[in-house]
Amino acid sequence: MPNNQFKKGELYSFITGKASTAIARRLQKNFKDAGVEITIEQWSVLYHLWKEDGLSQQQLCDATFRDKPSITRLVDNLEKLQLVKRVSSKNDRRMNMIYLTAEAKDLQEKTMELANQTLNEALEGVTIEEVEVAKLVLQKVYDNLASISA
Amino acid sequence: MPNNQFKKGELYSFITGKASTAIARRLQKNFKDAGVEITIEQWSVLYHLWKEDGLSQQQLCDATFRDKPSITRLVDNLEKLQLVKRVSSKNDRRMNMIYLTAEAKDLQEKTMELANQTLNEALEGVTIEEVEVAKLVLQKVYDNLASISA
DNA sequence: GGCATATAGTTGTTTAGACAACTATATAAA
DNA sequence: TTTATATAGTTGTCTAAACAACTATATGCC
Repeated sequence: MPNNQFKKGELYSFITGKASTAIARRLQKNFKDAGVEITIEQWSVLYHLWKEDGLSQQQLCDATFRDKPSITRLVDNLEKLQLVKRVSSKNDRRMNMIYLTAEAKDLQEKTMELANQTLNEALEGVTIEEVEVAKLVLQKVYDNLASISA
Repeated sequence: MPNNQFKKGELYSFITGKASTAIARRLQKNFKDAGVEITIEQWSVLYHLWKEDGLSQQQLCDATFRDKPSITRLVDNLEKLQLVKRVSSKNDRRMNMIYLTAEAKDLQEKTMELANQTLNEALEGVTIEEVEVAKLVLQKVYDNLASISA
């Protein structure tokens, strides 16, 4: 039984995602102002490598919800910036394992601090309870649409 | 006083906006399956012209939260598809007024129906109250970041 | 071993976003 | 009226997303 109770057209902002765009744009600006010369998309890849170094490109696809060509090109650009390097797996030569450089490791603390500052700024005047509900809704939306059968 | 209560790193999904990406991707697929050959971005421009035809490009910038080059190119592509046409304003020759073609008007009902179906699918299992909170949070996020002074 | 198939990654093309630099028209000030 | 300034829109460049088509390696089956 679908949620027919939602009125037509009123949920435009859910589709266009202007809030997440605004956060991304602000974080990009905060990076730039702090002299961090990477894109938000590149940062989102580094984010997962900081949690676990040496992921394959496929694992990065799954973690970042991107397709393989997108990750290929993001890794290309991160490699150009000397922030990661590809290492061909010895067990399975189809795979590239992606490792952080020392330079990338140095970026972690600074950029995570900027990300949290940006989120605090974005969520000013919003209660923890409201944030929890919003996170839940966004997660359910994602789960509803990520399922293959639907 | 910023919301220092939010834990580091836990709000990654707010930044990367995977929910809105998932909705946009699903809506794009639903358009394609239904034989509607426009992008979500093009649709978001048409959406505002359906509400009020004959907007200027600057008005479309404000309505869709895009910058001027983005709207120039979206209008370029919509014009190629013969869905809109630029009409130079007689009062102010700097301005292009953007008008829907008959073909674009025919798309309204079908695509709005698809958009609402997609949203119902995305929001299945979410209550109206939760959606209201989520909308409020996303709106506040946008407002917090859209202000010029910040 | 040899063949079909699945998996990992790459490349090409189109569309779009962000930013800087630019042109053209309009408005306001001197 | 000339000059400065603001506004509307365009163009160039880089990065990225989506999709299709491709190569290379691995795996499973005969």
